Amino acid sequence: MKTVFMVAEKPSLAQSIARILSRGSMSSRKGLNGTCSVYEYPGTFAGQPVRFKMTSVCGHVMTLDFLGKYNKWDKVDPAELFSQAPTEKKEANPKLNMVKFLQVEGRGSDCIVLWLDCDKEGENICFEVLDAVLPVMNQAHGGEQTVFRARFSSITDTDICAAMARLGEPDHNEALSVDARQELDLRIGCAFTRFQTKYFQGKYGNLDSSLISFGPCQTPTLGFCVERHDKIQSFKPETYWVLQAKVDVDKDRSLLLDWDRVRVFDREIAQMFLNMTKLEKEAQVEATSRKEKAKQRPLALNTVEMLRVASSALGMGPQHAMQTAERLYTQGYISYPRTETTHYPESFDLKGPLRQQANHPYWADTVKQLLAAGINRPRKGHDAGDHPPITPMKAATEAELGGEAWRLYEYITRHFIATVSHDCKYLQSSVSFRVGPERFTCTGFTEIMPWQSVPLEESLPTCQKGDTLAVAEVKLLEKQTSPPDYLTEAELITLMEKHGIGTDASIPVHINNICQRNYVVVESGRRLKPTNLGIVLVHGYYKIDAELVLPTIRSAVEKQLNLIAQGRADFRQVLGHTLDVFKRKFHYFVDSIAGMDELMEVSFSPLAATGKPLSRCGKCHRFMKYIQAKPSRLHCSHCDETYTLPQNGTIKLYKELRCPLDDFELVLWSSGSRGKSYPLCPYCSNHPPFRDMKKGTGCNECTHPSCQHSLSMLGIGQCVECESGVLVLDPTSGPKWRVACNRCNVVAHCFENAHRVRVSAETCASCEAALLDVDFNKAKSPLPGDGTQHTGCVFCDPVFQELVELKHAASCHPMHRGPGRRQGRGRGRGRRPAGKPGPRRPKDKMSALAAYFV
DNA sequence: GCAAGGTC
Repeated sequence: MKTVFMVAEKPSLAQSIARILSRGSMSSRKGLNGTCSVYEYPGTFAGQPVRFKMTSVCGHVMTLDFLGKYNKWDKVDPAELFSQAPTEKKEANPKLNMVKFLQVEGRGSDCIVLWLDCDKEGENICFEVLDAVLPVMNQAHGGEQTVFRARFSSITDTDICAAMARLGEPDHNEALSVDARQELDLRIGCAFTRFQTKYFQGKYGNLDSSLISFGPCQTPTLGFCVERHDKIQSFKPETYWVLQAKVDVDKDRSLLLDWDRVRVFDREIAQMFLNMTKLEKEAQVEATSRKEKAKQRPLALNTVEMLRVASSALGMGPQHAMQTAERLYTQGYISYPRTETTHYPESFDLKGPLRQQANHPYWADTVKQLLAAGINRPRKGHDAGDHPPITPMKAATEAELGGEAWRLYEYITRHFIATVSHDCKYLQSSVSFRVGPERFTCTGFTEIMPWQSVPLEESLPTCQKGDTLAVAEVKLLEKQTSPPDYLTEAELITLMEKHGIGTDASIPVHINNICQRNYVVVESGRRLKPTNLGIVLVHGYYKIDAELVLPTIRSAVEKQLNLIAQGRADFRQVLGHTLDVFKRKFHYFVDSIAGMDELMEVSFSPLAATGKPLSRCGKCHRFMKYIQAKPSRLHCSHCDETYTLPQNGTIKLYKELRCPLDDFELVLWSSGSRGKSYPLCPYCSNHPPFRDMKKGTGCNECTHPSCQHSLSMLGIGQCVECESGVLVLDPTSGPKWRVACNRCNVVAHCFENAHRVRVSAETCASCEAALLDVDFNKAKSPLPGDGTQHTGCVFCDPVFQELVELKHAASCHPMHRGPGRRQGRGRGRGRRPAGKPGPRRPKDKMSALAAYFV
């Protein structure tokens, strides 16, 4: 029997589609990556009985990147990234092993049906899947079609079955347009980001951002925030005047009237109006009106609207809201949360989800009433053909979801109930008055359907045309126009959506990016206030090449890409041309960078003027300055050299000890008082002295054979948790001595009351770990009798075993696993796990010295 | 250490 292999874009869709096509009778099992499932069922295809095998990928299978050596920032001129630097497709998520998975499942199938989302990205993923699967499929005989594309506009029985009935072919042009987009974004984004980052970080010491990134989406996003900032800055308040009349309704109630002219900006004219009215004793009712108005029920909920409300009403950032929504989805509380669609398909069962809510403590009454009286069909919205609007799928309580998730769920559910409710109708009544020659109005609302709420104002007096009310007071109010406030996240989302910047799934990422890069900060009310850095960057782009920050940068490129998708332009030509344009922009930007520098200088200090003297340079023996702002580093202004330091920790001078290789004073990096710490040579860390040392490492990874701070001298044995790490004695941790892994986060506490701990040259006979030589305090020695000195293996010695506490690794260490599992991995000092040969470690002193002089 | 786009 032939096999038809089918692939969807995500696990949830594979399941839904398989369930629909097999009418619920399919077998299911997990795939080898543990994330994607495989569904199998018998059926007919092209008139033949076949076996269907449905599974999915997880979004893109591949991602575009530069070849390895072009990822070395100091070795490649960013200008080369526009054309010379070759790119390659890498697996997007190596952990998922997607190519292997597709090949295992697709091997030997006769046909493939591609059920990827029906947008350009989906079309591109079609070809990623084909690249993996075609080579392992059975060869077609006689040139029959074996590759099919299913096109569906919603995940409903009718639509999926219709798509299956009229399969087409994947669209190569659409896929190519995405290839072009990927390459443009990569080359342009990385070139500008690397140049800016290196240039400004090499000049200023207090930018406080570890990366000065640029991107066709994130930069215009920042642009919107700075544009609003500029409006606020250039705002000049204007004085205006308002005439306010107060009339008496009865003896203890009066009413404020709104002036029909609203306000005037000329003081004398305002005064004139006051003069004309202030002596009037009566206000005549000129007209009354009552109009029925309606506040429409909301459109069904899509992602961006959910993010807007989450930010503005719930105070939840888009990134966080999205994560929360995803959790609600995977737990079955809501439908798929990434959708552009605001329209329910005709066949969508609205009553089912509503019935789920019929006993909810908060809204049971409303829901029951709706179910009894009949629901109102939701308004006609936009159908993007992706997923139905976000809908609550089962009832939940606050206790079961917990704070944040509950608030989002509550909103989604209330929104859903509203979409199938009736519009909110109310009466607007207004009374127009005349005071002298001037007209005033008073407006109020009356509810018609009390269960729906519109803020009600004080009820109006009942009066009719010709009535008069006594004027209590007419006065002039002097007011000032006020500047706009900073952009709210919700407003920013709207702007991005309007200009086509980002997608429903990526909008939160771009906003998060500009926060993380310290271009904007989130203020109260979730308003985004640009930082000095953000402002200077945007102003700099404006000065040099405004197109770099204008929102049109994205849409202009996308227009070109659409030509590829439509088959009206050649992929190579569009790519080449657009890259050429941006390459020119890049060179112009580099040549004009002085223009941005002028702005930078106003807000930021040069490297040489930043930081505090900390440790001495090994070359000139002058003090280098420690720059704490991100990225933290040491700068020697005499040699004009910068040495980057490990981030996310504190740096102190290490007893003025020096590195024997370069004479630089060592510093001590520490992650916190009870955490990890290790000494580090600023020079070695940036220019590793040995072949097997990586950049950015400390003395705990240094293979110097005799330096007292090195791995060779302080290493004890292989890490109990990670593959490649070695446990190293922390020489500064006394009196609460610790050993820590030089790769992962394992920290083991030992010997609370020892005044000296040394790593012995001898090793343990049974596990090869280095022995520790410990001098305990006389008064608090845990040793039997009066003994204060003991040498032994931390893993095997019965005395030490009692004293060593292996933090978050206790159950992993062979010692604690019980018998029979100790073979295979020696724990000797610096020993590598079998099958994973690292750089070979020197065995004896002579070979160690040989390594030393490479 | 970069981009933006999928999705987990």
